[in-house]
Amino acid sequence: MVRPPCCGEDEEKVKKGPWTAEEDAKLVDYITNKGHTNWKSLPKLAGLNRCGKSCRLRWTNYLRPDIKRGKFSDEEERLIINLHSVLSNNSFFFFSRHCRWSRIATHLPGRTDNEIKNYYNTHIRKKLLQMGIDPQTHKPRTDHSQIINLTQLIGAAQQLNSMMMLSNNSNGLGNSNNNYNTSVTNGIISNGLLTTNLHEAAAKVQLAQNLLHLFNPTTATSASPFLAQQQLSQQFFCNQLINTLPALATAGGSSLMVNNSSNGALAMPGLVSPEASSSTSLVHTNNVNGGGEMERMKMESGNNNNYQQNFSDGTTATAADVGGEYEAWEKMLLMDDDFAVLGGSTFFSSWKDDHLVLE
DNA sequence: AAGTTTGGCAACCGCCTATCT
DNA sequence: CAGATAGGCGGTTGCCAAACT
Repeated sequence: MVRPPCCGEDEEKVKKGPWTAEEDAKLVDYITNKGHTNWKSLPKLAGLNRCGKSCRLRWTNYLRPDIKRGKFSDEEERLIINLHSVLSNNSFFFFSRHCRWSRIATHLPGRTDNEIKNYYNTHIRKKLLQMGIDPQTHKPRTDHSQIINLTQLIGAAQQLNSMMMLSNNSNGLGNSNNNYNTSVTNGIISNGLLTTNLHEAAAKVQLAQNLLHLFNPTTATSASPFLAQQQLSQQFFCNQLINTLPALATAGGSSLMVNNSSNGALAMPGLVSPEASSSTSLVHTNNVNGGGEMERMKMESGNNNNYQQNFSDGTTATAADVGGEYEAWEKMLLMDDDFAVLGGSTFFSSWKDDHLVLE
């Protein structure tokens, strides 16, 4: 014998649409006293002319007593952005078509996946677009036509200008794509800090375009077996970029870089030459508290197909295929509570109005 | 002041998967 | 083991209020 359908044959009679205060009270009263072991039978037992599914949604998204309502804090917002960049369907960590709002919600007590999803799609998405960041991929937008006004161009240039501070930290852009490296480096050195001077802004637009080109996945050189690694580094770098730029802009701050040890050069992730790399590690240094360099993680390629991650707690994770590789990275990110992706104390950026600032 | 557009969000829809019979 | 459902999830819709013309 199989279970009867949820509310199939009664669907015509079941009420839909907004819940009334009376219905809410009935649902809360019933669940408070009896719990909710079976959503299908619950509406009838609670005296509600609703589908069980509708009751469950109303409870989990609105009536649950532990729900936190009201405006999202800056910290919550930053966390959502970080988590979305790691857990979204466009992340290299996942191949699912889904974005996993529910997993993001597990990191924000009192917030529901539905609420976070709505907030991201209405507020955060807008802010990222204004900054020239693609809200889906979290990479700088490469569609120049979408950066439509000077304010946006300046914003993009400001961000990309900060990127150069990272490359300066890493002793230049490293090993490959030297044509781009030279022109971009010169541009940034001469541009210095952002001003609202229009002439300077125009130069920054050119700078922005150069860097956008650099970070356009379609122009990045790649060849197996390091393609996945390169893409992963690029993605990871861009994720971090959004949150680390303000910190990087201050002396003694943190930095995140990719070390291509085959030639001793430190390289920006998108520029790691697949041909030249035999061992590439992602190194996070933290000098905020005078603690000196601290290696947070290391990604090694022992051979062309097998990867190993060494975690800060001494454990390792290996993956024999690319999918497993991403899962291992996800594990690393989610386990490491100190790491900035999950709101650790290393980075201090937050949203103010429509831009990121130092705190 | 009235009509229109836009933004925010609760709720629904349909798909997926774990679980049950 | 196969078939079917309940519950869970993400994407989308549509209502309502605020903002704009």
